[in-house]
Amino acid sequence: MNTTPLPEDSLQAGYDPAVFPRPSVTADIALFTVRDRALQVLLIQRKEWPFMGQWAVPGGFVRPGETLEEAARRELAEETGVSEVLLEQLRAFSAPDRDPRTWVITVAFTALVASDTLTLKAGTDAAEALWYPVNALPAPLAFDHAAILEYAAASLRARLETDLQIAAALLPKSFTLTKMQDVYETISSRALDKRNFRKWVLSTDFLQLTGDAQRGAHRPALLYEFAPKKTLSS
Amino acid sequence: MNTTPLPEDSLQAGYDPAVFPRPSVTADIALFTVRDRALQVLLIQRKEWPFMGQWAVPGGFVRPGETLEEAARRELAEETGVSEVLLEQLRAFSAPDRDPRTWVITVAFTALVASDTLTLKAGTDAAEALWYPVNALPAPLAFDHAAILEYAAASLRARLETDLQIAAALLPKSFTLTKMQDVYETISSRALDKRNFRKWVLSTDFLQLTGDAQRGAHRPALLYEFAPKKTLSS
DNA sequence: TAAATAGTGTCTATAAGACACTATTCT
DNA sequence: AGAATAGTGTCTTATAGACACTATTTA
Repeated sequence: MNTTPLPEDSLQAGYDPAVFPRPSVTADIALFTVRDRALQVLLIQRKEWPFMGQWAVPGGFVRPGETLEEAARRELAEETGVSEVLLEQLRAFSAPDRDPRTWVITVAFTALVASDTLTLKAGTDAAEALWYPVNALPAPLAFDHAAILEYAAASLRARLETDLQIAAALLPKSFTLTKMQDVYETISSRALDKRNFRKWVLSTDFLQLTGDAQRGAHRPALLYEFAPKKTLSS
Repeated sequence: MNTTPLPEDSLQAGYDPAVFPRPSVTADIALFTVRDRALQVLLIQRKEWPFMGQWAVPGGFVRPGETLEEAARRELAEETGVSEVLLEQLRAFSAPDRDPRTWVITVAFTALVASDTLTLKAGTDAAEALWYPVNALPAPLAFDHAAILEYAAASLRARLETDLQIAAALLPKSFTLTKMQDVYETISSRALDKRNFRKWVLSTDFLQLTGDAQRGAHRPALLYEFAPKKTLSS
């Protein structure tokens, strides 16, 4: 790609991309999970300048030939070993001085995983990767990552009420309704009525019984899973 | 800015932005208005390669020292003469081959104006600027602008129901409730009941009477305006 | 049998939707 | 007086929220 020759008449100010300084572009990922009844986010400790030793969100430079989404997935896998996440664009952050190295625009992504489906591994450019509750982040964070996380968390909370996909991504394949209610209570920071919650969630028709149950020192809880998405042709 | 010298120890693969090829970055704007009972979008006819003669959304390259938002506002003013718009980031489009010239990532914006507050002017890189109904766009559009507009229109429709700001941005400073209902009916493509609409909109407490009325060959209509935003400190 | 968690129904209040006529101004 | 648009209220239905006890399993 990018091999199309530029015709003569495109080489004029205002149109030829070659005459414009180009920013570096990164994809940064706010990876959330719900653990220990807290909304937590994955941070890696930088081992390079700038912000060496400080905590940052995983991310890295976009490479030629890949989309931003592909870059985000690749960086997440490289730096944390996490894959199979729900990944969605959040927005770009473009303050010209947000990176002391050079002009770097970042496109931030929100990623969601179930806390029990992950295997963390420290990658080449992360001394460590750790989960932090969003309400107890280390300070200061590298770059403008505090602002990115604040925006990401607010966006996640706003979408929780309306978008079942979020709970689906934060829960393992099969789960109890109590666990699901936990996710909602944790992210929205308020207690929900058990009967009303179950009434609502079962009325959506997005859940189905797996047939299994989870056992403990008490009455077993029925396990549910999200039903496969309905096809458009009824 | 961007003058910070790179320390020696930052010059290694994986961290030095200088070793990464950089994409060009543009800001493209889907500028909507409601005219003639249709949701319309502003297109400019390209007079340069690539896609010469085809219609495109206004936009252009981000310059060093400015944010994407600033670039979007500047391009919109330069190419169309439109300012004082509600401008919000939509998302980035980054397919590596979306621009035949070179690697160009674009960050798309949604902008909204009231149809009677605008003065169009053709800028240097637009042969013409015209409004087109989103349901009757010229085809083909330049680049991936058809996809951008489809995404932008869907996003606008989805947010209409919940976000009064959208109607506020699409209406002039003072307006009749009939005009406001027009905006809602046009964007959602369905008829609304007049009494229920007025009951709802007045119950939100976002509107206030201006004291004026709009006259015609019939009973005058009371003019409303959006109340200034409430302060946080009651 | 005690401890622990799962699971269940009704009543009330609020919001949303269906529905049709009178009011005012101008020509 | 007729044309044109503005403005108004009630009833019904659906949705959301408050509220407490019984059921099942394990140790």
